[in-house]
Amino acid sequence: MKSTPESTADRILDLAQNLIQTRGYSWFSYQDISTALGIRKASIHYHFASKAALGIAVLDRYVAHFGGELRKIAADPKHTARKMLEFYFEPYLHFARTPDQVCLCGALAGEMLALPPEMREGVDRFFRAHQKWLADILKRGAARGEFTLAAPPAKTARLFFGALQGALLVKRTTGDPAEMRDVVEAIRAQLDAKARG
Amino acid sequence: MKSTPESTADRILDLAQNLIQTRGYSWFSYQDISTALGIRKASIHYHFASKAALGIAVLDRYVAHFGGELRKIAADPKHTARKMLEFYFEPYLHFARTPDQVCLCGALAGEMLALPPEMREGVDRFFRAHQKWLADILKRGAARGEFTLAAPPAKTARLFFGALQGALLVKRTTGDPAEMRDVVEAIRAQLDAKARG
DNA sequence: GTCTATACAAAGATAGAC
DNA sequence: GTCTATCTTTGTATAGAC
Repeated sequence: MKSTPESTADRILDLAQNLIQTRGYSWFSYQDISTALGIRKASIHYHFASKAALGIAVLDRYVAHFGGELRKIAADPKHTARKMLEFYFEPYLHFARTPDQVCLCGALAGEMLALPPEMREGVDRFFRAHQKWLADILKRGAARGEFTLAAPPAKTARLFFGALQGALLVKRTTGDPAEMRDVVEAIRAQLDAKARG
Repeated sequence: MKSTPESTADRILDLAQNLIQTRGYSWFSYQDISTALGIRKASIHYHFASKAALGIAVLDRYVAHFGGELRKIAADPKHTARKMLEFYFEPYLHFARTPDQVCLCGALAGEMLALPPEMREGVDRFFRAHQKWLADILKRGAARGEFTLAAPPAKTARLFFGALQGALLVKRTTGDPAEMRDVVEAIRAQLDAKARG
């Protein structure tokens, strides 16, 4: 696919993203990147004037990428709401299979007070966008009779989104790969539970 | 109640805990405590030889405190399972009313790789204990006909625990105090949903 | 674009006086 | 128990040569 050799700037971005997802923003340094890429710290400053600039660039790319994915999934008329949800689960299940990696914004949320303002806003937008997307899908699925919702779509979306992000946090600690699988299965079960009242 | 004047060591512990819950372990320094308490950095080292020792002391106290609370709640035969759950929600709702505070272990989980081994183990034990406690309560409530579970107790416990921890993470970012309230309401609704299949 | 060299601040920690 | 003074390391960042 992408056979274009990556520029140094891109390699820095990739590495920085990975480091943030595994260690956190405040816990990676130019030195880490310098070592991994075999160039000097000063050279990184040539591409990204400050750590804040680098962080913002990583976050913007991530937010744009997932924003596009969500739009694509929701726009495809072939998909059932359930299928869309399954697409949504995928990155979470992927992260859950790695020992330390979490969602970039989940990692950043844990250190909000240490982030430059632009990054805080980016994380905030990401969270709101995902909760809204989930709420829309749940509403759609309920309207089609695919799902049974025990609570209004917006609240259920918050429950599920929190659970997915929370599961990443927990699995990083306990190291149990079943954590995320169980959460996803529990979500499916909640939605399949038929007829209440 | 507790009119005993706090020792310096206790005041350091209290302050350190609060700082970890609002900023994170790697983001508080002896200098912060020094300034707040009006003593020098070196004096803190007299009470806690290292930052790791201080962190471990804070965590042990926290884990012991909540461990005791959970045991007390679960042991009281007067309580319904639903009432026990409501007790469990309380600290989360409390944290959610503050702008930046989260569960101590939730904060620490976000920076596992930066923690001394003893702290990692403490967080791990905390998470496992809470998930097990929740699973027990859910099982008990289901057996008594108080709850309807769409998934097995252990998986449902992971869903709910993740959602509560995740909601703290999200509310710290979005600043929306309704985040936790919505999640708690959604959990209640899931459990109240009657008769499936 | 990458390098060497360096500035500057903040952190955790220790020694020893009081 | 608390202080002053100091050490050591690490981090971000800049200047200027190549």
